[in-house]
Amino acid sequence: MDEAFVVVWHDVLAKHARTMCMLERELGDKHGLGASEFEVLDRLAGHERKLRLQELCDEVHLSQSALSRVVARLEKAGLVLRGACDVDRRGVFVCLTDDGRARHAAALPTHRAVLAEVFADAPVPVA
Amino acid sequence: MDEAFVVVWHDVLAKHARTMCMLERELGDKHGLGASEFEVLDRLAGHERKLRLQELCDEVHLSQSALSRVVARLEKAGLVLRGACDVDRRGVFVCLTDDGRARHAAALPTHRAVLAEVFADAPVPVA
DNA sequence: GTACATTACATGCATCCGCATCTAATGCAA
DNA sequence: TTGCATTAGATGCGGATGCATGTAATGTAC
Repeated sequence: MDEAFVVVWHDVLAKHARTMCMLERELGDKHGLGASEFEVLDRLAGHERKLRLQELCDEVHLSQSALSRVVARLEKAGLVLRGACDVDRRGVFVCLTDDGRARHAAALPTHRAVLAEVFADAPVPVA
Repeated sequence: MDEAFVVVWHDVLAKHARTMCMLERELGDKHGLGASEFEVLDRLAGHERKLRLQELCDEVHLSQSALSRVVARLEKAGLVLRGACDVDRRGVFVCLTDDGRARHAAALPTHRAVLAEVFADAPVPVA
């Protein structure tokens, strides 16, 4: 049915806009992080080992160029470190600094609180 | 449960990114429209009467300034008309031109096809 | 080895966005 | 009426994004 997709899409659109807006504001005001920046920190915190930029690219919904810049910002802020890759000198490893890990830990509750607020009454959609 | 929200959010994020990317590309290549532009046309096509800019703002997930510019672009492209509002001279009415209605009609199948592809295997989420 | 295609990441560029602000019109109170 | 707050929409500005491209490293064919 054509219309069903449209309804689902509108719902995704609405939830995305609402959540993004809140995340940007809350994370920005309280922790000086953008939504993309937090997302990258969050993925890095989820893995113990260093990640190649390309691996991050698969997990985060950003273009390769956008990710490159987000990581550059995070590095300038002292939250991540970029390191050369031994086996492939084109590659770049990224890992959290202690500051980065701390900042992520501090921002996590804020992030989760926003999700909880938006999705509290949400019907479980996922596959 | 904390983690459930996160999973839902990741799903929303993924679907949004995927759909947006495809919409932007397909609508752009085939009809010279951005996703925001199509969305505005779509809302206008859904109503018979003229719409106040503010009414559009409630339906579209854009800031007021972004909407103002989208409408400006659409007007420059000859797809909509801006008209003064009699009862409140601050207000602005927007309506589709014939070209705008035609362009929307042409782009609709493309739009729906993208949604169908992305949400084809989606479980019915809505409440 | 040389030459060419490909990959990983960085960067120039144009575009679009949201925030803050501006202008003009309206409403409301004294 | 005057004066002030509010509202509708437009716009300046800074920032983030994606696309196309650049650079350097790698792989492959010969």
